[in-house]
Amino acid sequence: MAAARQPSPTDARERLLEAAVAAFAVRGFHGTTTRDIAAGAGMSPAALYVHHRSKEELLHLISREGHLRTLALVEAAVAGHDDPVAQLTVLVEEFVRHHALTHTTARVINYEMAALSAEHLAEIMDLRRRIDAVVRDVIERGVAAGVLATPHPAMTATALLSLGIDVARWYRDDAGWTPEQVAAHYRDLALRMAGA
Amino acid sequence: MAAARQPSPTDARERLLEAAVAAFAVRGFHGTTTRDIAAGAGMSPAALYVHHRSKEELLHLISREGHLRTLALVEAAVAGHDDPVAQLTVLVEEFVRHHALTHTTARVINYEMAALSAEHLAEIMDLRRRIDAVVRDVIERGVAAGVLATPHPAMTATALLSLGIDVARWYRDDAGWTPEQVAAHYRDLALRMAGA
DNA sequence: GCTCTGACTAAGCGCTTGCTTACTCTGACG
DNA sequence: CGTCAGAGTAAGCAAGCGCTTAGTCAGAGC
Repeated sequence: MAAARQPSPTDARERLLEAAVAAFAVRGFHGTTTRDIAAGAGMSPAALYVHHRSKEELLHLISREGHLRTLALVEAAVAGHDDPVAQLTVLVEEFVRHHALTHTTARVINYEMAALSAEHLAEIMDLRRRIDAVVRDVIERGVAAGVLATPHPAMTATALLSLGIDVARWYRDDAGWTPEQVAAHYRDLALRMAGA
Repeated sequence: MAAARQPSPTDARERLLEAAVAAFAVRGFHGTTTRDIAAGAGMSPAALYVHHRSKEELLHLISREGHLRTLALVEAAVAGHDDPVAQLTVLVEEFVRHHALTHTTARVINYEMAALSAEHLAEIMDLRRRIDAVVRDVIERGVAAGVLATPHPAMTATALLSLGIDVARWYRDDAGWTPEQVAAHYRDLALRMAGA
């Protein structure tokens, strides 16, 4: 009899997070009011503070969750193969599809970082460095093994990450390209860029 | 005797625009107060309204000026050569160098558009469409002439623009790479991506 | 029935916001 | 000298902000 679930505590907490993502993505952190978020979750302004400490905490939770998910994604791509070319292929395809599919969340994660507190920003920057390191490592191993060729592996890694992240900025659900189409094309572009 | 210029009216107007760019780039439009901008220009809060109608007008002026400059840049790159490969080479190199050099302004231009009024946003979106069209046209002519090869010219054009724009997000003056180095490497990446 | 807990809210507090008002001051012109 | 324009400001207004207070209410445990 698990039908018609009554609104549980975690449900309200999650609804507030979802409303915050939607609002932050459209108006940005500073352009969003706590009243916007509460209204988006169908609650009174004060309800936000029953489940969360502050508006900034919402951004921090969204940002941490999103970055951990991305780190897990790139690590899984590398763990699934031995060959750097195969690793790069899967990594870019998954990274790009993920940014197209979750472009609303990805927009908040990548473009609202400046609104985080100093400590929270430091934590997020550390996760980003770890994501960067995985990508740079794949390229460098590929070049060392002679299966990839680029005169500046670190800058090429930056360009590949940049290309994927920026999908979150321009991608629209109604623009005619599916996440799979973009991911497949970007995968081919990435292989050319890295000299596979 | 045109030395030691006294602060002219346009000087104050320009100083306010520069202070607005600096503040918007760091804290975003909604995170910046009119008091921040005035203080950055060394004036009282009310002085902003002697020279400008509103905070949004500052963003509009910054955005229009920046987009016109970028449009002129891509059009000049195309006008300077006949061959699509040469056009693309120059276009990407100049586009990327410009975004690295003026990354502070470019950040405001590309990431604060949502704060524009509906009419101003429409004007800016039109300029962006014209910039996009120039890049897409170069790729399509290159593919038609058989000097470029990519299975999806429009998406490749999007990727090239995306790569250049995103430089404004990650580029730092103190990060060890000069605008020229990034521009040269990205030019080579672009030629690979477009199948030159 | 009584009590306790925890989700939720109406009201509102103190502060900051974008912008305005009413004014001063400086320099140009006759 | 007197006047006038325009750059600039001190003070402040109305509205909106993040967040708190003091309370209601439904359900669980006894």
